[in-house]
Amino acid sequence: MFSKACEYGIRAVIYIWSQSKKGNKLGVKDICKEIDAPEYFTAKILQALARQDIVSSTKGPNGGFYIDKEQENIHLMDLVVAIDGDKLFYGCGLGLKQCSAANPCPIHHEYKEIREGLARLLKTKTLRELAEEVSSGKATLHSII
Amino acid sequence: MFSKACEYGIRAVIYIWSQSKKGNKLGVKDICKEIDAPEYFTAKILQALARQDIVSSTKGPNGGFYIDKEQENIHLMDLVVAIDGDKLFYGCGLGLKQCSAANPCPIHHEYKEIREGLARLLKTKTLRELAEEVSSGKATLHSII
DNA sequence: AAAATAAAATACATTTTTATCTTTTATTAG
DNA sequence: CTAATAAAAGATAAAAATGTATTTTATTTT
Repeated sequence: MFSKACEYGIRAVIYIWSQSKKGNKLGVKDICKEIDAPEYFTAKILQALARQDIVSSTKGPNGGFYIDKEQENIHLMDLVVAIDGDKLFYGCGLGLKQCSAANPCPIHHEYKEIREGLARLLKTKTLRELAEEVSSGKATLHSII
Repeated sequence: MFSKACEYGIRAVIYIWSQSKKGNKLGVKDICKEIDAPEYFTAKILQALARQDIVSSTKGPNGGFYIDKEQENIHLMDLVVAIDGDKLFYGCGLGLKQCSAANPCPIHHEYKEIREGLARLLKTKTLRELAEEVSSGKATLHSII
């Protein structure tokens, strides 16, 4: 469903969120250790997210990634679109260039429901909520090894 | 959501179904022209599907792909799994190796709903039904060019 | 039996995704 | 001001997905 880049990105950002409340910044190495993701690859993703203003970052000692006031009301949807784009949310399930109610593919209507359900989920969930799930121990970002 | 291979595969098989009732076999070239898919690539996919007994084929003059009695009750799910595997239907949305109600990722419950909704759709739809949509003109397998 | 046909198999090429390593730049602590 | 730190940027590489072309095999028609 989501690309690997997106999976790592979501996990990384949720982790940053879950720690950012305490005001501290997080290094890529720490993040990747916690979420069990490849370091250099995840670094690239976070840098791209910083450029798109989904997360913030500073260089130098005590630097790292963190969440800024302006990023407080970001939804999971914004994050997913920033990494994977929005093709998943408007594209045809069977890959037709044009597919609509007027000219539908054989699964158009049912697939549309699924797609919209997913969009609804991602638009409903704020990063804040997801981070809270993790902070409170109700959810996890890595497999128990 | 689905791979390109899967998109082409679904469209190709639905088209074969929609024509197979008339008893005729279809060549790859004809299929690809109709569904607007790359010929050689789609041929590979259909060959793999023939090996997995999702469709039938014969070589030689008047040969081609067709649907056999034993393939009559195949669901869209069987086809998708034959091409893309079943990872989409059991895997974690955030890519965790272990993710369950007991040890959930932050979107486990909601994502599970989406995933199961998709599985339900694919398990409900038979190829026969989908082909009928196309035959009757209610649905299409290619963009109007 | 020979020629024609079409899938099957094989080989190859390109693009995208995933992943790693190195160098540069900005920032801060001492 | 200098050294240390950590992100940013750039280069490279491996793997997977996508796409194309050629050769082989099975079948049928003549």
